[in-house]
Amino acid sequence: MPSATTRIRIVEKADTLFYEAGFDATSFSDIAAAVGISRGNFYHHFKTKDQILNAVIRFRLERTREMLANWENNAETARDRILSFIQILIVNRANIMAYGCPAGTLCTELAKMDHASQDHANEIFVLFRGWLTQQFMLLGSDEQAGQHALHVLAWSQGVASIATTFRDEAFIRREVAEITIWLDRKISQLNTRLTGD
Amino acid sequence: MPSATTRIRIVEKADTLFYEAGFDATSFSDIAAAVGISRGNFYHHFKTKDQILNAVIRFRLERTREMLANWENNAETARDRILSFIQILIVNRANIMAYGCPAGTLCTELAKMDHASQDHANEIFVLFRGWLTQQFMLLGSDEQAGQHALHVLAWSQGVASIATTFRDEAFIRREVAEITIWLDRKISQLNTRLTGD
DNA sequence: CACAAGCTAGGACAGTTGTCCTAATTTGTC
DNA sequence: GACAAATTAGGACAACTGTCCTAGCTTGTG
Repeated sequence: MPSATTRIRIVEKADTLFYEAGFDATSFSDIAAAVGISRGNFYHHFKTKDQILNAVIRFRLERTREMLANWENNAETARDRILSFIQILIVNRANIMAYGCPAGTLCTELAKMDHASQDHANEIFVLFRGWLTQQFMLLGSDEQAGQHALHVLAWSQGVASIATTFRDEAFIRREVAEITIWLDRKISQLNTRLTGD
Repeated sequence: MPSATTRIRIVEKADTLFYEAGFDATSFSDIAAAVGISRGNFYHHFKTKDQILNAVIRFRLERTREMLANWENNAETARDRILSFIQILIVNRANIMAYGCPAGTLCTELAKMDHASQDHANEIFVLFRGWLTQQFMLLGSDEQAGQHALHVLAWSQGVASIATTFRDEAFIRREVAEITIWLDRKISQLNTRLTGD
């Protein structure tokens, strides 16, 4: 089925271009050139540009779900799983310093456009948020788990944003180390609360 | 001099539109309609769209300098001055939840475009960074002052980003409270280090 | 009042955009 | 090998973009 292949290749290239150049700044011509097909051929796979956007978001959601599942399998403790999330900042540092966070920059752009797919794009953060909340609950946090999740999410977004502005790799590593310290302090607080009180 | 007035009105309206809709998404027509002048009239005041962008950035830099000067005059301690910076998140919460941080979102957009005015826009962050570094030095921090400045800058960016995604005002207030606690702990650490060691 | 300078409106311009149609080609199935 | 479906290329289309020109208008100064 070669058509499915073309469709997937369109989504993959659009995913990259939307990340590197932004959704609005990426044209059909750009995607067509990247995939190696003609502009007119698009209409057979996607009726509108928004349909491509939604396919890209669905693609990213699926990839995120797989990543979270991998962490569940490969990291023993909830602490290590949370750190797996934070380590993205270092693993993807080159792209982050050049283009920022893929999820954050897309959501920001769609918010400014007041685009219909805003909520769809936000689902990526909803996914991370829920998953992080779950990890903090496993660490013994209950009503504060959701707040800790948002805190970690915001911290990583802030590091990505400033890393893009100043292209400072050392800064990223320092902040990741600080988040690790913060996390371990939170864990020890939760442990003393559980055993001591 | 009515021309200077028109020029200023163009910059002011462009400033708002660039913030609310983004630089690339804002057209000459949009600005002309907002100012109430004809499209063709632009060429007399600005030869290119990039010239408007640079004028807007200069406008924002000037406004930021004034804001920092005001804090110098109105806040007694370095602690209060740093908190003045953080309080922007609450003061501008409505705009931040709708459009994000004006400086951060512009820098991110220009980075994706690989625009020539990237460094110019980044100067807003350079300004904040230098000013915050100065405040931390006044608090007794020396080699770590610059790192603390970047940390606060990143934290505020992260809060703005997540606040935009989830439109969560309570989250903003919680994080501002947490930054205050963090700052006061840093200050007491610096004081015990200075007197105790 | 006269004149020059500054300012303005309107439109021309080539290029690009997303969308959509049609005709030709490739593909899988009988 | 024949036929129908899926896939493709190429181009038409109106709308919009940033840029630029020109002719008329307003303004301040002599």
